[in-house]
Amino acid sequence: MLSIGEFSNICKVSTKTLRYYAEIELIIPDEINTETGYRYYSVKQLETMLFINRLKSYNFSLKEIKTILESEELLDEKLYLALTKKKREIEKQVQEFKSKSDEINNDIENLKKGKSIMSYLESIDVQLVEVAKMCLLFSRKMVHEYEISKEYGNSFSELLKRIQHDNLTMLAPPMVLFHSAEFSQFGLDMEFAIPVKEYVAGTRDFSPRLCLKSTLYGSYSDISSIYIKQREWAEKEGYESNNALYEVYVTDPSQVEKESELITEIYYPVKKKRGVK
Amino acid sequence: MLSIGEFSNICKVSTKTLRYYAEIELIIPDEINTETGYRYYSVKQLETMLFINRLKSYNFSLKEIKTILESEELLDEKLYLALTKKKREIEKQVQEFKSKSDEINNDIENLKKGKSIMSYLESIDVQLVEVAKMCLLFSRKMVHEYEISKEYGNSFSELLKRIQHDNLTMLAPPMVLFHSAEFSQFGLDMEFAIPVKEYVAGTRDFSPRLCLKSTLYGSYSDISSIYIKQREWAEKEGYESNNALYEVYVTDPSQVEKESELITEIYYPVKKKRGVK
DNA sequence: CATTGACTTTACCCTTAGGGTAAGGTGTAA
DNA sequence: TTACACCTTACCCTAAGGGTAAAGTCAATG
Repeated sequence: MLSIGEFSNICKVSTKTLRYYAEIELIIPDEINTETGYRYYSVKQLETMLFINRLKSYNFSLKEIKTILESEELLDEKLYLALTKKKREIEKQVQEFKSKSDEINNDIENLKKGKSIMSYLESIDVQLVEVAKMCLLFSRKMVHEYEISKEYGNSFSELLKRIQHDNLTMLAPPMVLFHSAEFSQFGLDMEFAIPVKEYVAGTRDFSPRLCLKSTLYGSYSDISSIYIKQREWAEKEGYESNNALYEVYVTDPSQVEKESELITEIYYPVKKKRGVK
Repeated sequence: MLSIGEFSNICKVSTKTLRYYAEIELIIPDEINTETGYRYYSVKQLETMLFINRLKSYNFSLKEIKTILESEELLDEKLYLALTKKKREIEKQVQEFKSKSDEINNDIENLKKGKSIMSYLESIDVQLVEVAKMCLLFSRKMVHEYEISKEYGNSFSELLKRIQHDNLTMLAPPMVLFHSAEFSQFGLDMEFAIPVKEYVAGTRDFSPRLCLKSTLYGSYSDISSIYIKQREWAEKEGYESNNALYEVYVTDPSQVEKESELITEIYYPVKKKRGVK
C-alpha cells in the first residue's frame, strides 16, 4: 500500500488533487485507516490514475471521466464514443481558435496602419428613411430561445405556402418584427411577415414611417454593433425609438452557403424627440 | 441615459454581467442614482462594451481587459503588444489541440483494433539488473523548480569542464540522482554526476547494486508511466525500494533536436523484501 | 522511552465569469 | 390605486483544485 505522498510522487499528481479526487469519488483509496483517516492506495490504482490523466489531457472534465470509469463492462464502447465526440469538440475549437487568430491579425494590421481596432464601426452606415405603408401577411407568436432557428424555417415556409396557395404577390423579402426586445418567460414576441400586394385575411397594414436603416453583411453575431450605431445616430440627431424594431432578410438564409454572404437590413423606427429642433 | 435593461438589450450582454462588470470596475455606469441605486449607462459606453466583447472573444481575461482599458494614452501601443502576445498564446493552443487530436486518433485506432488505450504500457519493459560499482564525479545541490532546467545545463557543463581540465576519463553518460522525491521548501535534492575512471577529489563511489531499469524514449512528460511500471514489477516480484532513484541521459538533451529522440534510462534501486522467497 | 521532523488529516478561504433565485424597492401606465 | 415590469442587493453555486492553519500520526533518532 502506498501513502498519499508516495502515490503522489509516483504518478506526479499533487496530494491536494488526490484528496479532491477522493472527495468527488473519482478515485478512492483502496484502503482508509478508520482510526487515523490516512489514505492508502494500491499499486493497481496507479494505472487508473494514469488513465485519468490521459483523459484529462484530452480535456475531459472530471465528471465525464467519472462516468467513463463507472461503465465497467462497456468501457471500451463508451470510451470509443466519448473519444470520437471529444475529438470533434477539439477540432471545432481548433477552427474557432484559428479564426480568432485571423481576426487578431486583422486588428494588428489595422493598428500598424494607425487605425483603431474599432474602426470597422465607421463602415456601418445609418440612414434615416421614410418607409412606405405596406400590407403584411403575418404570423405573430412567442418563440423560445431554443426553438428560434427552427421557427424561422417553419413560419416563413408556412407564409410562403399560403402565398402560393392563395396566389398572392410578394412585394419584398421576408421580415421579422421584434415586439419585445428580450426573452420573457414565454419567449420572444416575434412577428414573421412577408409584404404582399393583396389585402386578405391574415394580413395587416404596417406603416413604420421614419426609420433608421442599416445593413448587416455577414454573420448575425455582429448585430449589436448595428444597434449601437443606430442608437448613437439617434442620440446625436435627437431621435428616439417609436416602435418595434424589425429586420428584412434580403438574402434567403436557407439558400446562402456562407454566412458571410448574408444580407440583413435592420430597421429602427424613430421619431423626433419633443423639444429638439 | 439607458437603463441597465436597455443597455443590455442593445449590446446583448446580460444585466447580471453588467452588474458584475460594474462591481469589478470594468465598466461603471456613467450615472448611478444615489437614492435608488439604479444604474444608467450613456450611449457612449455602448462602444466601450463592444470593445470589451471583442477582447473577450480573443480570450482576454477581464483583468487583462481592465488593464488595457485603463491605459488611456498608450492604449494603442498596449493593445498592440497585448494582441501580439495573445495571438502567440492562441497559436500555441492550436498546436496543443492538434497534438491532442492526433493522440485521440491514435487511441481510437487502437480501440478499433481491440487494443486498450493503455496498451502502450505493455511496451515499457522493466529489467532487473545488477549495476557495477562506479566512481562518480558529482555535484549535489538543492534545486528549485523554476531553475531546474537551467541547472541541468549549468551543472553538467561544470562537471564536463572539470573532466576536461583534469583530463579525466568519462566512462558513461551523465546522470542525476534524486535524493528526494519531491520539492521541499529548499527545492529538490539533486545530484548531478558523471561516471569517471579516476578517483580524484570531488568523486565518490556509487554502488547501487540491484536496480530495476527501464528506458524512456521521447518526452519526459511520460515519466510517470515508467515509475508505475517499475512499481508494479517490484510489487509483483516482491522487491522494495532500496535507495535514491537515478536517471542516465543516454542522448545529450542539449544536442537532440526533437524531443522524440531523447533516450533516458530510469534506474530504481531495489532489494528483495524480507520474508519473500 | 521520548522527542523530532516529516507526513497526514480536516477545515476554511480563494480563484473566473458570471447564473439563479429571493426579498424587497421603483417607475409608469391604465 | 394598483398592476406589472423593472431594478436593487444578498446569498449560494459552478470546476478543479491551490494555499494555509491547526491538529493528529508515523517512523527514526538519541
